[in-house]
Amino acid sequence: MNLSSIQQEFVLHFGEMGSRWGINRTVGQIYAVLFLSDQPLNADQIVEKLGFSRSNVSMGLKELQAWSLVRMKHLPDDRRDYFTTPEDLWEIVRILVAERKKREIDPTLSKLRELEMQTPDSAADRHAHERLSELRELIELLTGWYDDMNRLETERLKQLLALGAKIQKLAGKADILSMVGRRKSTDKTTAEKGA
Amino acid sequence: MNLSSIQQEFVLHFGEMGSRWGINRTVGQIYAVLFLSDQPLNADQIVEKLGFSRSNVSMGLKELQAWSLVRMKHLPDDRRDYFTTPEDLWEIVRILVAERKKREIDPTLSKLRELEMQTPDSAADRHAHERLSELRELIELLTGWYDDMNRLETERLKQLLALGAKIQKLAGKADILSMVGRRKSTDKTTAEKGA
DNA sequence: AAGTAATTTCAGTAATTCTTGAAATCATAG
DNA sequence: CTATGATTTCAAGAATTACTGAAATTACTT
Repeated sequence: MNLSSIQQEFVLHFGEMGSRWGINRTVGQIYAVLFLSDQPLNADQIVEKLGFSRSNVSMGLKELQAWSLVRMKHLPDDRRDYFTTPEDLWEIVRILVAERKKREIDPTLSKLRELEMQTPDSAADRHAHERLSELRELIELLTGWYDDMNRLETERLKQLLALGAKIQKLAGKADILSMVGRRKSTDKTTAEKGA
Repeated sequence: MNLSSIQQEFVLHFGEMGSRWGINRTVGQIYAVLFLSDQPLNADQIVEKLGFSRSNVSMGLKELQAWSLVRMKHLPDDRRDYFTTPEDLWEIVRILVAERKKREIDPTLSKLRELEMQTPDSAADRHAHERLSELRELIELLTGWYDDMNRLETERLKQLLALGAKIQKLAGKADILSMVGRRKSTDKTTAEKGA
């Protein structure tokens, strides 16, 4: 039970890519194997395919589970744990975005809000305060938009994305943007600008 | 010339966050210092603020320049290099997204297209082939949308984002989605589904 | 063209992260 | 309750990545 050359190549590439952002190479490869597989795999099968130590695979799977990127299954008459990635790629995207937001954006947002409480006492600090505030606003706009999009069902989301800039032309033509007004979660920040 | 406590805290946080995805802690801290500063800084000033070695700062700045996240300036009667981050936060976002796309998405897209050329010869391979193909389509949809959005001027982009899901309601009400049709770059993939 | 200031490179060291095999834990079956 | 199979933990070693000071390079200035 070995990897075909197509699979091998993707697995290697994915491991390489994974290591460009936080995830380590072997975890990336484990994920890639599961992503391509037409059936759930247990840890020993992954060991066989990738040649890592059993404990390394175990830790990798644990990390993938912590990211909710992999789910555990059980086969009848077999007490080993089997793993798969979601069939639906959009679900994978949703999970990925949600997890990264949770780990990378949310803590920063809290920190920014916390720092904004403090009163700046020098010119330099006033400038820093202003930048932090702008950054917070920007992140809030983006995450607010994300929350909205995340609520849509996949088909609708796909339609909107496929529409791309056309939505803009559309909105421009009918001046719909100004007719509809701003989204509620940003009202407090845009209200004073006379929206 | 030392950091105030607000600045200190943000710098530390940012370094920490930076290390969650690919960037190392010191590079993150250097960036944070420049981001907050009300004036361009030279390498020695950064050394003074952060206490890293001169060479470490030099390497960090080099990396930030490779990412186009920092730009070099020169002050009159001073031959040292000074560095700043763009004033406009939206420009920073654009740069970040563009660079990450270039490094993380584009190579994967090429690889996927290349692998899709190969003909699968087993059942498992056929399944793998199918998954790669789905993944490519999804990435193409997302990057196509990104290209569109990236072309918009910042004010328009902000409006669209602020609108959030309202655009959806709007589109739903008037059934504008079906009136307008799909974006051209995805036409080949959606055409056969009878759109 | 020699001198000086600024920056970068580089090789060694320090620190961190990864990987492993062995031991421990957990779970199920007899 | 014991035995067996499966998984996880852990501590040590391996590998990678980060950091530094010294030396080299580059770019001005006189």
